[in-house]
Amino acid sequence: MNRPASSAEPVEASEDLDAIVEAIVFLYTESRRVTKGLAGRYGLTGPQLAVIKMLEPVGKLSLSELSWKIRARNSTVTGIIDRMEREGWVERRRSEDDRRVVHIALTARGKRLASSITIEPVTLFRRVLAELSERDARELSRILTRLARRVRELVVDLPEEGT
Amino acid sequence: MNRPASSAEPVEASEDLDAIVEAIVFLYTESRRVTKGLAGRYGLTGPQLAVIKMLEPVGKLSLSELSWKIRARNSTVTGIIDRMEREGWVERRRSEDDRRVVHIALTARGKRLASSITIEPVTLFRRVLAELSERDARELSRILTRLARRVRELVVDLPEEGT
DNA sequence: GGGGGATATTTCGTGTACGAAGTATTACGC
DNA sequence: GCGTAATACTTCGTACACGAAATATCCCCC
Repeated sequence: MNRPASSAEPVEASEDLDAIVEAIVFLYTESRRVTKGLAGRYGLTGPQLAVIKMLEPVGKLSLSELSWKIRARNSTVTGIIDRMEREGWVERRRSEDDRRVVHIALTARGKRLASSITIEPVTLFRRVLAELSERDARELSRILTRLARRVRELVVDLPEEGT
Repeated sequence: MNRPASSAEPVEASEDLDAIVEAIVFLYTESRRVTKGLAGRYGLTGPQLAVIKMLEPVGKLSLSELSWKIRARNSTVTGIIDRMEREGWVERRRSEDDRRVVHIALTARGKRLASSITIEPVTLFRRVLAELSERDARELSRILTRLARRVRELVVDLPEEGT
């Protein structure tokens, strides 16, 4: 019941597949855990740290831009910004150009906090990646990018698979 | 503090690193999204589908075993089981051997549901992986496993980095 | 064999995370 | 210009997800 549906050659490197899935899950969840711990030192949560680091270089972003950058939905980010505004790290400003848009900007307190945080949220992850040999980095990038593209293709025509 | 520990050559293949991070995030989140959509067809959430698929082959598991398998904390799984019990898919049974332990088992209704679900939660992911050439699968497995091990090492002595 | 520590689970409080529905504003078609 | 669609954001309800504290039970050792 595990035979591959589409590829002709038999894939018996099943341990490889398991290892890949496990490694990806591990890398992702572990990087989130580390980010959370890091953020905690500054009284922040993981997403809140991400928001601050996104805002620091550019000054302000619309809520939608922020949502896109941290890969969350508007309704999620609304809540995150609510809590950050409550703590006085950011403030909302209605855009003059388009009154539907809300700009999120760091307050003075938020800026001080941002500049006191030296580590990027993804540091650990990237540090480890940077240790890869150039060849391995290239290989990994090539294969993962191909995988992602393939997933994207498959997801478009979602497998309508009734029972 | 960013100098690579093991590789001598400077890593300027920064686009590769970006691509890798992005691909991993994409693959992980997309696989969750697909799982969620799949589970939704059966009136389940992603984690609930995972629980049902874990229970199906073995009959019952303690809450802790379940937590370990789906990589969540006990307090999280308690909630998931609460909701699944409310819907009549699983039931709790106090262990006879050790009265601290709670066994989670599929009900008749849960078993019917489980057997009607043909797709594994990770199917899409694995299908794409299975399309890799054997060489690429081996390479990917090798590199990711090394990355994961390295992250594990680094996380142990967490970077005590005051301000 | 009784007390203290370890273990399994639950409860509680907080913070994401999402989709659906609602509100306000802008853009478009004619 | 006016109605309608599109866009930006918020609100609401539900479901994770986690850590800390509480509870129940077991284990060990004196």
